[in-house]
Amino acid sequence: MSSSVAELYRRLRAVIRRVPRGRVATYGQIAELAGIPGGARVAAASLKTSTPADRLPWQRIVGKVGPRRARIAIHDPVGAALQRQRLEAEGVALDDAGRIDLDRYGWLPTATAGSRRAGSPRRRPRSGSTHRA
DNA sequence: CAGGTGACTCTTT
DNA sequence: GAAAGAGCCACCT
Repeated sequence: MSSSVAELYRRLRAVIRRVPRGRVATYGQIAELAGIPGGARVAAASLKTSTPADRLPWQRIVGKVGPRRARIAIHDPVGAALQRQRLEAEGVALDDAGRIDLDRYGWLPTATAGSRRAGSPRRRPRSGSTHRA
């Protein structure tokens, strides 16, 4: 199997398109699902070089900052603001620091036929502790 | 072929 | 919890 670059990018786009509305995925997650373990930066590069014509839900791909948190990773402040706006428009909440709770909005890739759906946002499994809105 | 870059991520201070 | 370092992969000069 020749893992040509075009092939890798094609896989990345395919994975990105699978992220459902109202959910987010991390670069590393996308890269791994596309067959590029540790290739988070590659996933980011594919998004940066992509164009609106690719019709990718780019706003749903975010940077992981903690084990259960993520945040917008776009450097350009204008683009970052647009991403935040588009995420909030589809129901993803961001706090003042721009952080996203992966326990609630993180995408759980369904390997096979869709068994679970994204009907209602998951409630945080963690009992009330730190909230720091 | 060598070196620099980046919409990343993890570990250590 | 913020900041700094190092590791990572593919791309571009």
